[in-house]
Amino acid sequence: MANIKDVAKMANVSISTVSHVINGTRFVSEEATHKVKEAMENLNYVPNVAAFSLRTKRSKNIGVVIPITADETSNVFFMQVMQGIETVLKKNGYFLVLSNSREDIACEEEEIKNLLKRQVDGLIIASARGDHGFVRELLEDKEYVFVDRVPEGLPDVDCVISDGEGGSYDAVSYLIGLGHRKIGVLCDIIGEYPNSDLRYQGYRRALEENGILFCEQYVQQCRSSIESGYAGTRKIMEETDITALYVVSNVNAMGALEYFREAGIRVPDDISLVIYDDYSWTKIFQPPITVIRQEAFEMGCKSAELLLRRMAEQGAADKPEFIRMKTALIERKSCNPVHN
Amino acid sequence: MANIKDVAKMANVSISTVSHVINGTRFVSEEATHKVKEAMENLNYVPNVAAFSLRTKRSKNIGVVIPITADETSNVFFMQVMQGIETVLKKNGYFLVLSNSREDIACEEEEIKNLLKRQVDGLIIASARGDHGFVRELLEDKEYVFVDRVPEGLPDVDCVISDGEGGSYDAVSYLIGLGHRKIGVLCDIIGEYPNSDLRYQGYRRALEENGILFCEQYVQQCRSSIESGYAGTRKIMEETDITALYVVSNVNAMGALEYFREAGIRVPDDISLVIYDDYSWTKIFQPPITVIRQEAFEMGCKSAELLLRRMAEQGAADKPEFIRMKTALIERKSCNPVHN
DNA sequence: CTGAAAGCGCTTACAG
DNA sequence: CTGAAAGCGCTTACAG
Repeated sequence: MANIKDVAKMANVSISTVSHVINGTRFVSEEATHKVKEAMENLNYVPNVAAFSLRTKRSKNIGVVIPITADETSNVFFMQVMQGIETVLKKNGYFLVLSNSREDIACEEEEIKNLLKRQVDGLIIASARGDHGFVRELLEDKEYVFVDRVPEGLPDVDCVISDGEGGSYDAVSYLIGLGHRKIGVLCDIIGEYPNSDLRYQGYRRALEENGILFCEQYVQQCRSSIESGYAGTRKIMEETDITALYVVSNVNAMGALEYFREAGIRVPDDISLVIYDDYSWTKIFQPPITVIRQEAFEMGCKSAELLLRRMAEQGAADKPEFIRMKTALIERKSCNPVHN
Repeated sequence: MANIKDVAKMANVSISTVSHVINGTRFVSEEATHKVKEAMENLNYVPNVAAFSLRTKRSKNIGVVIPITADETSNVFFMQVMQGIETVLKKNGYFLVLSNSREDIACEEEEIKNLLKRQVDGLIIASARGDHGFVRELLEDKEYVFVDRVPEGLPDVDCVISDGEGGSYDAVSYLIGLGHRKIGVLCDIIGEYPNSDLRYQGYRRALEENGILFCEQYVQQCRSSIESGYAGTRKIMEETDITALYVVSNVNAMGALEYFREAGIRVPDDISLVIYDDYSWTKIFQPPITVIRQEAFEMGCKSAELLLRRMAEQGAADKPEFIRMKTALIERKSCNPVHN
């Protein structure tokens, strides 16, 4: 492998000159530039990143921490986010170093420390549940942005998230527009998952703004699993007379559908259904399901762009940025109008 | 940030000694070891990876190239593979640097070159379609293993794949066991995707070993999309009298189901169905669908383990290894017996 | 417009 | 059992 010295020798210039033509860091005569470029070409020269990194303290690596478990459903989402991240990093000459917190806050801290050892130039974090107080100190002279999830206990940081509140508001408003008044909601345990909470709040706001009385029994809190989605749906169906159900998570929605099938409840004839998140199965389901779609790929792009911008600013940073991305209601065939 | 010199000073030893206690590369007296460890602790010392890498030419980074497009379905699969890879890399102190070829061979070559610049210590590649002749030279003194897909035009390399042929054989044998004799198959264009071809071959072998005549009209080749799965299924249903359908890919299966719904064809009453790949939607579909499951996470683990082993061997490598992982038939409710 | 040289933080023969 | 020193391949003041 040729190094910068070999190039300098072949081009008959100093290594400074070679370095400067590579990095464009000072003027080099056209002639010298040409000779250097030719030499690099001939020698198939590739700059040594380790040396660069040792000298400059920059690694051109960005650490990405995602919180995925074996649960396949969320995987698709984060894969799309990462695709977005990778796309813009590549475009800017950065690499993506991947870590997984497994949805465990202690593990997340560990991973961040490891990434720091690797001297990543910045971090993009989809945070696990739990207090993120440790982050401020740990990353005090590092740029980082959070994606998809606002970290708990860490106000005023850069975030790129979906507008889950607004999306839910849209979903429930849509149902209301169809004439529904008794609308159930399936969400996670309230107070445990910020994203689920946001979506729940959107539900509340839609009711409120439309002058519909909130009814405690219409909300079922269930953990993220097919089974608990099933149980929650069963409960709400047996104990109330809702005409529509809004499910805040894909996994729970699968449980809801399983219950409907077993109980012989037909969508949309017996109940209307809207789901948050547009996975491809919702499209081919019988009936195709009306969903709120979030732009996962775009979120990834935006978070990487924001991070790169922060890194360029070099501490001259202004206020933390909070990017809330619009969601879209994809109308399919899981909702019927209701005549009151 | 403290460096090795600071540690040496505080511990009253030479930097050689510090280095050797860090790496365990030569005997150091208990006393010195203790002092060094204490100093490292006090100074919160973290070895500089760039310096390590510059000196040793090893980066502790493993490049991973996956071939994903916007098509969400395959994303889940590769995410699981990566989870497996990341898990074993982490356990061994390595990091995962992620690249995406976007299913484009030229892009894949580009990505490999970039990863090489980063001086990754090894590569795990899920190859895109196309001739991989370039790999041998490009990676001549690098360890690499292929995962999920056997690279075209590159014999005798380490591979970890699912036994798609065997899985398909199981699927079709299962249908035959149920009494089916007229079994259709939906696969990709034959000759284009090795994995699809393998699955097609399993179909052929199952027929053959059971003395069932192969029938040209029972196979539909369609590109990977819901639409073409739809079209292929329509064709096969309109032109033949099959009683069972085996679909080799998840996306096409979605198209098949869409057609069945629209045409009013009931699964399993009118037709039995088996799908290759177990995504969670197949479980909650009406009816739940019988599938062939492949162990994506495990494949990731195995490929990383193999790579690490190769790297440890240091060229003393024996024959390339070809790991073919068992698949499993998950019986659900999409197949009925047929009485001949 | 360009070069010589210091130094980033390590590992590793070499020497004792 | 341990240390002094070279050197990995760069960037970047400094000097001219």
